[in-house]
Amino acid sequence: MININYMSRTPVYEQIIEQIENFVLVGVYKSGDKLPSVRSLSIELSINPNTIQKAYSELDRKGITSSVPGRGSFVSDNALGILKENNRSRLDELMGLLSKLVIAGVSYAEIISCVDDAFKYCTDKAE
Amino acid sequence: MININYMSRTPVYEQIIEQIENFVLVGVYKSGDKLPSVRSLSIELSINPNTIQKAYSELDRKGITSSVPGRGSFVSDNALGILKENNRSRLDELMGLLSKLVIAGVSYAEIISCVDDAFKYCTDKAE
Amino acid sequence: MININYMSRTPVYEQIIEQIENFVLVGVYKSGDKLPSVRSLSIELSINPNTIQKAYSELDRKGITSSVPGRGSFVSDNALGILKENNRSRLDELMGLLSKLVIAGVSYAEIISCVDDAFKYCTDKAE
Amino acid sequence: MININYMSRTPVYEQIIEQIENFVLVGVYKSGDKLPSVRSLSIELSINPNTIQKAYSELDRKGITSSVPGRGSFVSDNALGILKENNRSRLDELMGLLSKLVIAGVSYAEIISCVDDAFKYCTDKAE
DNA sequence: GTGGTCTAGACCACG
DNA sequence: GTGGTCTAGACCACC
Repeated sequence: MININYMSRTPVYEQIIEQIENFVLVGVYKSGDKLPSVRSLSIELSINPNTIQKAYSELDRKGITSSVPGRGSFVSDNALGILKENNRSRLDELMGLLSKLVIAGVSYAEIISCVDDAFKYCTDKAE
Repeated sequence: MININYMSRTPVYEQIIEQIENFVLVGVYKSGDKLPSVRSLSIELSINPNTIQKAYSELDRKGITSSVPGRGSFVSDNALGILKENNRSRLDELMGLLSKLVIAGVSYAEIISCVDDAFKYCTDKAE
Repeated sequence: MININYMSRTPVYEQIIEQIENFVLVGVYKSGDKLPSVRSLSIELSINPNTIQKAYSELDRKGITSSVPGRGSFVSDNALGILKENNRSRLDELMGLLSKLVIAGVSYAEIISCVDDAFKYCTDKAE
Repeated sequence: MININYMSRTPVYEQIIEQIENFVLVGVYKSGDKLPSVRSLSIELSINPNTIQKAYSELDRKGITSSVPGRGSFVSDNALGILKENNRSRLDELMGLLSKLVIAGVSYAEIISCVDDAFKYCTDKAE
């Protein structure tokens, strides 16, 4: 289910974090669900267990999951809330990117059409 | 004129590249203009000359500038064209970011208002 | 009666030990009293019986209880004495914590008031 | 300067964190100071660089330090404030420990004398 | 079986 | 030289 892009500059463990977070956001993982074990996921992705461990620790730290030694890692109750709040703060990122595009001379119409596409794509997938 | 954010994960030399490219895009630098020398810029920003050199080499490689040993670095004739083309390709990046925001439940209206702000901000600054 | 905090770093079996020891200290369990059976406690807390077993074995080893196979676990005669002696050794722990607080700039008055509170709270509960 | 207790249950990397934090609290490290490099500290303590790295990352995350790749790790401006605030919240920990001691029958006088000792010890060291 | 910690050794981009 | 990431392989306590 998780895809890793080894060419990307974003570290593998962050790619894992992001994709798991997305699974929570779209409802694939719900509060209380158990994540795959460190070892099983490391085998599935043929990635070193330490890398998975790092991703899981970070998710714990963020409050998205809570890991219990000897039991596993579980999605927290307020995971969805945390994520929605965090991602909302990415509007800043959007502003930055938009500024660059505007400077580059991309027209208003083009960007709006892009926004429309994004909404269409995501709502289609949700249906 | 150039601001470096040492806390950012994007390397210093890329920050330099991006800001010089922006200067070209908004017309601060025009075709044929001479960039500050490696040494002077390194002193001004109190940055290692090697880092400036790396930024300038990269700009050369992209075709934005052309450096003449012993003379300096000059903005190419087709610099503006290249940049506009390159930056247009960032629409992919925009799509990626938008998808995340949509998944996070950010509303259409919010995003549109953000786009509007970006256009207002940039056109105001241009006037 | 026993509360387990799965998020805590202290292992479950130690949490069980500590709470049973506290019951002895405050007089809920007296010498000769029978502890709940491994199985019943494991069901009540929905915890693996092995974990309960480990806690009981440790209590035996400390001399707090003595288990008779097939009969159950019973609070030893000198349990209270052992515990009072053991816990007194925690004054070291107190010193360590106090040092940190002092370094962090917590005032003498604040700490004393904290001590007073602890005594009030505990004596109230005992009444 | 840093002492590691390998017998302790608290992980090595946390021991490092705590001792560095203490150095900041007592003024050995001030805002802007450079921490020893990951490698040099790993050699000095004969500990694997990864373990040091983990400690430094955590310090970064807490906002105590900020690490710049290629430059080093530096004590943040507000490090002292963060630490004082954090440690003040350890008063809860103190309450927990005190309760145990009170239950164990340690007298008020004994605890107060312990508090006095802690203050004497720390103020002596500071002079 | 689980998560967590640690070592050893390597590589990378950056300065 | 710096911090950061990753792999390989090991060990631990806990369940």
